[in-house]
Parts: sequence; C-alpha cells; structure tokens
Amino acid sequence: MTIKEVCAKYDITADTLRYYERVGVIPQVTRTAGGIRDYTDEDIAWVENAICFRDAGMPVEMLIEYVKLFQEGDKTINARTNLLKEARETILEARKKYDIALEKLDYKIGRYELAQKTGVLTWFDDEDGKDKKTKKNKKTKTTKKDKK
Amino acid sequence: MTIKEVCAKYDITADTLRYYERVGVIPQVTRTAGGIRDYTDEDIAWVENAICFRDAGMPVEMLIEYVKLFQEGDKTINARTNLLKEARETILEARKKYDIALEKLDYKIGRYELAQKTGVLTWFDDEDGKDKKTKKNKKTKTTKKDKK
DNA sequence: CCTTGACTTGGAGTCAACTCCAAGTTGTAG
DNA sequence: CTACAACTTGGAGTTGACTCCAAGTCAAGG
Repeated sequence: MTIKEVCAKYDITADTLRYYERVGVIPQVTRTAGGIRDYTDEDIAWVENAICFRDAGMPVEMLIEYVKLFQEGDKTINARTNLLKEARETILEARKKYDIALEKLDYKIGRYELAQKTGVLTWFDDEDGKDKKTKKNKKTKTTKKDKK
Repeated sequence: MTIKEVCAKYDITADTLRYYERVGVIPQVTRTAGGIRDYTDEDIAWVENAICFRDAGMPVEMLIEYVKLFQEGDKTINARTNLLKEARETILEARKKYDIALEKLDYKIGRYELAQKTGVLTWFDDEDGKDKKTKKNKKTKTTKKDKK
C-alpha cells in the first residue's frame, strides 16, 4: 500500500506519516527496491494504533517509548505492560474530565435553550451550577416576596 | 481572592491565569485600588469554566469567542447556543475516540498479562484485534494440535 | 521611610506536534 | 528516451498554549 493510500484510509497527511516514522511513533516502514514506502498490513496496524492512541491524547513520547520497548523483544514485556496500564489510567482520567465538561455543557445548553424562548438568560445562584452574572435578576426573588 | 489563592485552588500557574485574561479566555478580573487582581466569585466561576473546558480539549480560541459573545449581551444568545452545541459535539466525538482507545488498550493489556505468565506474547490473527508481529508463534496452534 | 517580597505589564522564549520546503530520486505514460 | 508527477530526505518553519523574563509598582514588617 502506498503512502497516499494510507493517507486516504486514515485521513492523515503524508507528512505526518513520515514524521511518525522518523521519530519512531511507528517502526520503519517496508520499502520497495527503489526506496519508496510500501505499507504492509503490519505497518498499517502500527499506523492505526498510533492514530488511535494519539486521538486519545497519548503523547508521541509514550508511543515512541512503546515501540522502542517492543523492538527490544520479549524481555520488555513487563515494562510494556506497565506502560500500557499507565496509559490506561491517563486516558481514564482524561475521559473523566470530558464527562465533567459535558455535564456542565448540558446544563448550560438547557439554560440557553430556555433563554432563546424568553429572550433573557438566567442562572440559578447556587454556587456550583452558577456561571455568570446577569445578576440584576438576583433580586427577583426578594421582589417577589415584596409582592406578597 | 488573590491570584495566588486561585492558583492553589485550581492547581494552575499565575502565568496561565494572567494569560487567560490577556487573550480573553476569561473577562477582565476585578482589581484593587492599586491595580492588583482580586478575584470575585464571578471571576472565579469564569476561571473554573475555562479550566473545565480546556481540560476537555476545547481550544482557547473557542472560549475567547464565547466570552466575546457573552460581552455583547443578550442579542448573542443564539450564537452562544450554537457555539455550545458545537462544543458538545466536539467533546462527544473526542470522547468516543477515548473509548475506542480504551477498548484497544484493555485488549492489549489482557494479552500482556497473559504474556507475563507465559513469557511470550501472542496475538489473535483476525484482522481487527491484531496488532504486531511475534508472528513466529503463528503456528503454535498447530503445534498444540500435534501434541494431542 | 526603607526594605523585601508579591504583584503588575508587555514582550520574548519554549515545547509538542506537526507542516512545509528544497533538492534530489523513482516510476509510469507517451 | 523523455517528461512529469509522485516519491524521497534533512532540515527549517508554524501553530497553539503556555511559560519565562525584565523592569517597574504595591503592601506589610521593622
């Protein structure tokens, strides 16, 4: 498979693929007699993994470390296991952050959709759901009470 | 609240806080008569939000856009709603990538833990779970059969 | 009032991860 | 055999998000 085909398959630039190979995020790719990259299924599996873990925020540095260990053979199985478990924790933590942001976001979007109907944005004043001002409405409660 | 206290509260550097303010990721922070930052609850709420969304991978650029719209008042409620919904999609997509990586990772870790016992790493050869070589063991299956 | 340490600003520097470029091959169509 | 597009390498440049620095201001203790 040519570099161009791999680019198309994973929607990634040739420069990035060459960069990954150069710095060791993936091992050296198989070449034709003329020296042109000709990705085997195995090469492609490495590319796919690299993209997958980069997409999950793993630093290039860690992928390089993994490839390095892999190339040192079976004696690095423990080291690689540790690396993978560490990666797992990192990703789990990051994902938790995403969940928190999503929760905040969903709350906000709810408020905004309401605001689109009323034309005015309001927030609950309990510390944690709270966001911004539009504080002029803070006293609305008191006003209401006065009303009675 | 002083900048130092906000730093401690959110485990972030003063430089980052000042940077966020400078580029508009958060609005201008309240100052003392002498010009020193004195974060109100409201300022802190902005900081908290900024950190939360940055942690979820939202680009600084988008947070700036949101603050800008916010400061333009209620006439930008629609624009802000769209921005938030777009952010939501972005985060959901990113999180999906994290889930995919986690799945791959868990499979790999399982293999590695097995390998730690046997001393040798093996992979299933069905295309999608497949990862690397250590292909020499490909024939192990056959060997086992021979054994019986 | 003076020192000392935390704060201020504007601007320059750093780092990760690409991304682009120049100068030189390779390989295919005519 | 000749074009010419697509590939190669090594190295320089860019981008986003900080991070550091210099020179000056503020505030609390002695």
